[in-house]
Amino acid sequence: MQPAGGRAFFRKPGDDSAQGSTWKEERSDASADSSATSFVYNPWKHYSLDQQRQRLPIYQYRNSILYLLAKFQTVVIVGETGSGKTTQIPQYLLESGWTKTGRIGITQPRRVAAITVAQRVAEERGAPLGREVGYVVRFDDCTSSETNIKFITDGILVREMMADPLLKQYSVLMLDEAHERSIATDIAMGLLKKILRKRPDLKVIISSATLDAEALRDFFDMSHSNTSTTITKNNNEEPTSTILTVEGRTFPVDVYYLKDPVPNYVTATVDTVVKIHKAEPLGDVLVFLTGVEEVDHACGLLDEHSDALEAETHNKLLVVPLYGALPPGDQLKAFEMPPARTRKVVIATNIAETSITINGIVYVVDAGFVKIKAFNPESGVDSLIIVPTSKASAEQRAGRAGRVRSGKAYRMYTEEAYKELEDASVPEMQRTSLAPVLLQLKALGIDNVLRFNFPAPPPATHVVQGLELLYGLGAIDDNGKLTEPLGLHMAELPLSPMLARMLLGAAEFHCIEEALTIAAMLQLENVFVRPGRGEQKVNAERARRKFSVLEGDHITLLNIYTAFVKCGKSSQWCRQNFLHYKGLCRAVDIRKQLEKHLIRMKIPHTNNNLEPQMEGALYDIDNIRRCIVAGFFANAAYLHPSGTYRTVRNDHELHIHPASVLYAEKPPPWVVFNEVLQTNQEFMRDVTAIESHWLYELAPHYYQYGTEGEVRNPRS
DNA sequence: GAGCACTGC
Repeated sequence: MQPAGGRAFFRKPGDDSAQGSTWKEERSDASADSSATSFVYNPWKHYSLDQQRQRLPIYQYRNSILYLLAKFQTVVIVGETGSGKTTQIPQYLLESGWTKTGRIGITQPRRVAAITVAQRVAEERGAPLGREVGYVVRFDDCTSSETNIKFITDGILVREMMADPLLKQYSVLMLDEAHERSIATDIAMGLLKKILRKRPDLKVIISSATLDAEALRDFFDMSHSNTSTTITKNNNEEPTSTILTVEGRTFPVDVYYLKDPVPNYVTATVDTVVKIHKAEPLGDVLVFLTGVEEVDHACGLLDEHSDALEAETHNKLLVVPLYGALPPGDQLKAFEMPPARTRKVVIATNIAETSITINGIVYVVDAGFVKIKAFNPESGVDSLIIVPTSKASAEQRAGRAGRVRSGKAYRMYTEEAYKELEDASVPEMQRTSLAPVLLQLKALGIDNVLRFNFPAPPPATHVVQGLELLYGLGAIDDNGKLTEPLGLHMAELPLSPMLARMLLGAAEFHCIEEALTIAAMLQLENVFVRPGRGEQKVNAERARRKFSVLEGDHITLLNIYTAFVKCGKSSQWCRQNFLHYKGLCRAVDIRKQLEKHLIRMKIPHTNNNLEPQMEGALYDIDNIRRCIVAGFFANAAYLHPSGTYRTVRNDHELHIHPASVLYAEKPPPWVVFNEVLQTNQEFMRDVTAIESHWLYELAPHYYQYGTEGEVRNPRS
């Protein structure tokens, strides 16, 4: 963790004055930081931008990077936090002439990171954003023909590969944060490997963490061609990829383990925070737990202790929860500087590991677990499961304590347990539904997906399940080829395959406008504002019921959207009705984007402007529900005499999610659902009541009429 | 009676 060479430069905060006062100063200093890799802490702000650039640890590697990139086609750069690699490397490349033959592209897994880093680099170059330095994220293209340094999300890169399979606009591509192994990064790496063979002039920089650097170098090394296909390029023995390790600018973090395992990591973290508050000098604490329930529980326990602790230590304890579902205003509390003689304790989910950086953290308490999504290809069900973190994750969490001064990390497990942890987390590619990935690969011309060179090959069962679903939806034919135009159009829409199928079939049911709205609304996580307790909770529930209809959640979402448009997209109206204003605005954006796609695809577009109306009186609801079934027929369930639901496909037991409008109603005999999420039980989320005969009318290839007048799956 | 985190020409 500790930088060796860089430390001579390094002035610790507080070296030249009293600890207390400088310490506050530096926190406010870094308040602009909002991403993992941008500037966390800048003690050099009184220097010119050029001087600041030269003081970054990466600067001493400038020539090595340029040399290695001339000699190798792929360079894996292992850079620690705060090295400055994300902002500096693109500029080194620009300064040494790499933009004469093409752009420099840098991918980020998150949009905020792409935007904020582009802003910083533009500032360093003294140019307005969108000219020499620009960015592209979904819904937001801030580039021009002059743009030489282009920051994009990795999802955009994959989309760009569809339009331009050889990525001719770029001379150098840098995949930043590749160790996070997002689906899009993995697809991009698999495709880049192919592109590199055809474009010997293209250079690739992979920025990653220590643990998987060698695997990635070997993945991109073409000297020992490990595939059966003949490779004409580079048949000599020289490796084409290499690793460069770059030190970062972080402070040492002392790591403490438990002597013995504990039965309950939530109470153990609470006890540890109490001990820190009693024994350690002031400095904020960041606690990592797995979910909302645990965070709230821990906050409650600490609040119980806080009065006694204040009496004992004369320092206050300020406990702040932090998780994604928290309203933005509440999230901000985690970033606020605590008042004097107060220790802030932020109790967070995994959101604080990479997505959000909180300044001023000195102590980290790591429960050692994380909640992840895992996909079961047999049932097609996603589950949320709690698993131990990886070593890489544990290091990342501990590192959060060493950004302003040397810190301490307390792990709620033994050192032996640490040694047992996996090196890195399972890449997303190996634990999610593959249908969307396979559809994209097919659209990119990769027909034999089983032989595609994934950096982390997914299990074969997942591939088979994904192909079956795509076939059922009509996106691929008997030979596994993408159908035209349906399959191609499905791949081009930024929607899940089932939702894309629903939208593309909407013309048949004369409900394109409504299908667009439903597809857009399903992209939002939180439509309803849900106050925790008290009178407001009752009011929120009452407000929600105004929009609810017996047909289910899809039509309810449609009602909300049309009412939102009818009231003039008023934020006040949203507050009165306990709806997320920003979310609904986002739905408007997404809907526009989807509509543009349909127009481009020349999907017959009914221009009868939908008159927004409550109660859905103007819609032909049955046609809309048929349209939903045409996309979601594979997600059908019936009410079993036991009172629970069973999937039509394989009698898998399911429940209506409590957040569904159908939860409190008389359960309809037949439903389709958007997705299943397993927590304590398997819950259908976003449910719509249907007529059983629609299934065999609309998906005869998938269902047939059974002898007892029931729909049966031909396979069962 | 329930909600890890991201993202898309």
